[in-house]
Amino acid sequence: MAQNRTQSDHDAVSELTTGRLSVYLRCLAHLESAGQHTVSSAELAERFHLNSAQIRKDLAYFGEFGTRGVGYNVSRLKEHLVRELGIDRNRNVVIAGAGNLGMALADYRGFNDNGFQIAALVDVDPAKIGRMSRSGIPVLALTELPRIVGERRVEIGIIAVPAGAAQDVYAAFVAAGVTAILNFAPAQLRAHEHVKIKSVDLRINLELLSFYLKGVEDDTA
Amino acid sequence: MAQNRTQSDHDAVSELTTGRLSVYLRCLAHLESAGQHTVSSAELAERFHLNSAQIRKDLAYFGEFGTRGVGYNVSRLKEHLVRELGIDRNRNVVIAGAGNLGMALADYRGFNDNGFQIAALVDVDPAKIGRMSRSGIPVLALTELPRIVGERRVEIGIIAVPAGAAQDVYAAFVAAGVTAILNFAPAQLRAHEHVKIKSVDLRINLELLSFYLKGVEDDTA
DNA sequence: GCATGTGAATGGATTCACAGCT
DNA sequence: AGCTGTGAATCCATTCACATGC
Repeated sequence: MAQNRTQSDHDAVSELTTGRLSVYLRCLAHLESAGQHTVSSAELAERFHLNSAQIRKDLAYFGEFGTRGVGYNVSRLKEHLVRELGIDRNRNVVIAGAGNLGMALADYRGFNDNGFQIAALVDVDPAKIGRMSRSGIPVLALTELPRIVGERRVEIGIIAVPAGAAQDVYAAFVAAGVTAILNFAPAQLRAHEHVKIKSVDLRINLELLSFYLKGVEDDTA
Repeated sequence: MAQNRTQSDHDAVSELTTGRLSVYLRCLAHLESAGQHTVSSAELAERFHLNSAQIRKDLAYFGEFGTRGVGYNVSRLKEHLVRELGIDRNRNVVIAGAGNLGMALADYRGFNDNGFQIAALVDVDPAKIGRMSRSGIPVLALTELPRIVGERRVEIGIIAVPAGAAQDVYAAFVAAGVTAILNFAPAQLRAHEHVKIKSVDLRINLELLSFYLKGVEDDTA
């Protein structure tokens, strides 16, 4: 049963699967607000160009939630995914780096909604400290990090500083007690055990598209 | 030989591989500026916590570039990857959506550097049209998209609008002749053939971290 | 009858292990 | 001797196909 699940069981669910769970969740929220009560794996599969068996497998990781011959109850499944993803309660976040990207992320809807809240930005630049983002999130000194993490029970850190500063900021987050980090710096961080790190490299995506374009050019040349 | 490579050969190189090529490239640029002339797959593997055979396989897709018993010539390999990724010439980019995220991306270093240049932002909000980003990139009316794409030979479009507007913006990009798109909207786009689309969902990454945190909580509960 | 849940089969990507070159 | 390049083996994710239950 789902009762005594262990860390390793949790690890057994791959990032690909959890990513899809997030996508399903968004779709379910949409369906719920559209008043649809029931949905089948085939219907979800069509929306996302996925295989229906994959969706059933993804959803079955955490127990049987569908009804054979009928499908899944939209609201029930949605609530279930919310709990399973751990966003049934609020998690506070701090962003390191109050540059263009950090400020934009601080005001980004998806980061201040349904389970997440940006508590503060931190930076080392005195010209930025004391200001606020457009939506009113304060920029504090990096030295305030331990305090804010403790007071606001911050669980997630976002690194939005230049590559050269990323490792130090990472260390500062870990020292302050943050155990999950989203890294936007194009740097390979030496990672600490027991600290989950997920890196997003924005430039790689552009290079991927360039590679595609080059392929088309070569073919038509 | 690499002479008559076809589209399908190109497709045969997976996104995972090209992503790693981008990472190697960054590392090589770093090594080159540090004055290192030669590097082995084992050395690269250690830096990225990868298997050295994988690195050799990745690099061997496009021909033999190493020297047995020695390793890879840093500058030569770097130049080679730059050409292979198609960033040996400039590619122009337009960002749709001059909100927080779009403006931040317009000024983002990695998007205005080494092969990429943001030509303009486009938006429908009259209050935004006519302004400029901090680094001076102009915000034009969405209706100007066909003109700017034609004049500036824009090849890549970035979607940084709310989910509800994403499909329309996508259509506008395609109609204007853009064939590669980077999508930041949390929406499943109905894709056109012959148009490459790569989606980045920022929120999914936070939910992934939340899932990890929940796993730790459950274990220690 | 119909859609879920799941073992078995398939398909891809990673890793191993070694032949081949310098 | 040392490191690349690569077939073979392994591992993991996806898909198939069907038994199971409403």
